[in-house]
This record gives sequence, structure tokens and C-alpha cells, in this order.
Amino acid sequence: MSPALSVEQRVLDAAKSCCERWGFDKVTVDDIASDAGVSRATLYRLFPGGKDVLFEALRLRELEEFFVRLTAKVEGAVDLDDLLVRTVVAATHELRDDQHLALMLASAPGETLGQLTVEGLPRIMRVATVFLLPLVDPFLPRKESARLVELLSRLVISYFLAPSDHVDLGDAESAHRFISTFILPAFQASLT
Amino acid sequence: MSPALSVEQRVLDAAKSCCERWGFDKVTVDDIASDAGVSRATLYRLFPGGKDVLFEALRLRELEEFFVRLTAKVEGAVDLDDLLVRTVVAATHELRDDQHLALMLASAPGETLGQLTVEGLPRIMRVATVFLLPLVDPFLPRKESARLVELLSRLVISYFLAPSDHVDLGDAESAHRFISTFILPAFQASLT
DNA sequence: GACGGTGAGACGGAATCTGTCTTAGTGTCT
DNA sequence: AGACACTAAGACAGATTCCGTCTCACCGTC
Repeated sequence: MSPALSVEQRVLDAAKSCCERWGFDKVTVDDIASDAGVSRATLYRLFPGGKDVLFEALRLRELEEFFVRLTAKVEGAVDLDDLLVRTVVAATHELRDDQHLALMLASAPGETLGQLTVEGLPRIMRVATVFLLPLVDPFLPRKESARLVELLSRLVISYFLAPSDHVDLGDAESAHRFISTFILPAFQASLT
Repeated sequence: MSPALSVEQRVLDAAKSCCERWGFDKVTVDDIASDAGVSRATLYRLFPGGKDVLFEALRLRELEEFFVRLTAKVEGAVDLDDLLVRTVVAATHELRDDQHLALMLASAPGETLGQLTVEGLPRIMRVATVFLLPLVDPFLPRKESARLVELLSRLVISYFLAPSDHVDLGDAESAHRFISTFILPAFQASLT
């Protein structure tokens, strides 16, 4: 047996694939453990607290991978307008293309929505801030950056979950119109 | 709500699709009931005894559909040799193409194998006899027909579960060789 | 031989599932 | 109108599964 990946990663992969195979609320810890080729004891040693902690870690990993891909896509923006439009468009596309997310929304809508809106939102904001703040910082004072990142994160999620007839944040032109009209003016005064 | 299908059939369909979605041992009666758009009480009224009886009924339905398709494929055989070869070949192909069976074998091998070999075999023999006896009857005395049907059923299942290097019952020529060599001689004396 | 990491599995308590039952609602027939 | 068949909803106890923690034996390394 060649680990290749760390045991933690193997377990998280197993959790993800079990989820996709059986749906979130049918998965048991035993399923995940045996899928990862690991004993239950080991799983609990790696993720003390069990299922909750494990899935929390999985969500965190997915979230970070999401922003790694996202920031890679928006590198080299020339001004704030450009940066925000590209970020919002790329994020929207990523959300729409996320198979795992789609499956979760289909098989366990309540849980998944909670992770996108209520319980999970603080973590999302936290990670979004970590990844996006450095990109926005050149254009705005720190405090304004944080406000901006939070605002856009909320908006992207909202428009992803409930698309609008008037705005399509997956479309560059529409996103540009939206951002110049509703977002940038609020931060114009603070532009550095 | 237009029933279109009888409630029993809807419940059996739900059981089948739940099985395919979640695997045999993850399905609950509630899953099936709500998938069929039926209350749990109704389900237990239709299948007194619950899960076991329900799945028994499902297996019986699948089995009968199997033989309906099979007999349709072997109509018009001119002699016993022809009939047996075509039956064996068609049955083998049906088994190999059965998606539901493949899923069951993959997700619940123990249970499914039992249904093909140990507990389930009597029922298979019974249904096979009902469907195939009339086809074989013209060529053999009743008692020999039953022996023949049983023998071939067992062989088809065995070669399906564990293919041989020497015989391929899905191939007409190979099946013909096999049947003329091992099967027909034993019944030659009884040919009517 | 000590030591960290692991698998196997026992354990009690919580959660879920099963199968039966009762109740109330709906549509049909007389 | 009333009798009737059929159903959804859900309460219920008992069985089963699952969870999280624990112990113990095992193995490779130091």
C-alpha cells in the first residue's frame, strides 16, 4: 500500500466520494473509514469529534481549493473594477460547475444551504478574506477591503442560489454593469 | 395524480430505483414509500411483512419479466437442440445486460448471490419451469422436461457467475457444442 | 525493549428503522 | 344522508444501526 497522499487526505477523499455515492445523510463513519482503508479508531484519532469535525475539515478543504482556483484565475488585474468583475465572474462559474456542490444541493438541500448561508457563511467569509484581501488591498484601505470582500461574497452566493432576471454575475458585461453601478460608488471615496 | 400504474407497481418501481440509488442495504421503507408517493401504512398493507415481502415481490416481478423477454426471444425453435441453444444464449445475454443485477451484485454481493444460488434458487427454478416447460414439452416427456429445465437453469447461472475458459454460453456455437456434448445425450433416449 | 501508530473490536448511549396500530380525511356507492 | 373502502399522518415499542470512546494486541522503528 503506497500512501502517496497523507492519511488525512485519503479520509477526506473517501468522505467526499461516499457522499457522492450515497448522499450526505446515508453515509456512516464506517463507510468512510473502510473506503479510506483505515480503521474507525484511526479516523477518530485524526478527526477528534467524529463526523462533524471530519465534514467540517472537508468543507474547509473544498473551500480553500475553491479559492486557490479562483485566485489563479484573476491574477494580473489592472484596476479594482477589472479585479472585481473577473473575481465575481470566475467565482460564479466555479460555483455553477461544481459537481460535488450540485450533488449536495440535490441530495441534502437543507444541510448544504445552511453551509452556504447560515452556519457556514462565517467560515466562507473568513477564507474569502484570507484569499481575496491581498488582491484588493492595493486599491483600498484594509478596512474597506474587508467590507468589500464580504459584500461581494454574499452577493455571489445569493445570485448563485437564486439567479436574477436582471443580473447574471457569470457574464462579464452584466457583472461589470452591476459592479460599477452598485458596488464601486460606495467605495469610490476610499480609492487609494 | 394519475396512477397510470397500479400502486403495487409504483411501490415496486420505487424499491428498484431506491436500490439503484442508494444500494440495497441503505434503503429504508420510508425511502421507498415516499419515493412511491405512498404512506408507510399503505406500503405495509400492500406487502404485509414489510421489507422482506416487498423485495421478495420485486424479485419475483423481475424474474417473470426476465422470462417473458426470454421466451419472446426463443419462439419458433424447430427442434430441441435449436431451442436449447437459443434459450441458453439469450438467457446468458440477458443476465450480462441486466444493469440492475449488475448493481446489486456490486453493492450487495452476499445478498444477491444468495438470491441467485441458495435461498433464491428454488424460486428461480419454479418460474423457469413455468415459462420453459411448455417450450420443451413438445420434445420430451413431462418429467424429463423438468429435469432438463432445472439442469440448464443451474448451468446458465453458474457460467454467468463464473465464466469458463472453455465454454461461453453467450456464444451460439460454443453453447451448441456444449449442449450437444453434455446435455442432449442424457436425454436422447427420451426424445419423443 | 520502549515507543508511536495502527487495526480489531467491545461497550453504552443515542439515533434511526421497523412493523403495528389508531385517527382523521376523502371519495364512492347505495 | 350514511356505510364503506382506501389512504395519509403519525404515535408507539422494540429491534437494529450508528456514534464516539475505550482497550488491547500488533507491527515497524529507534
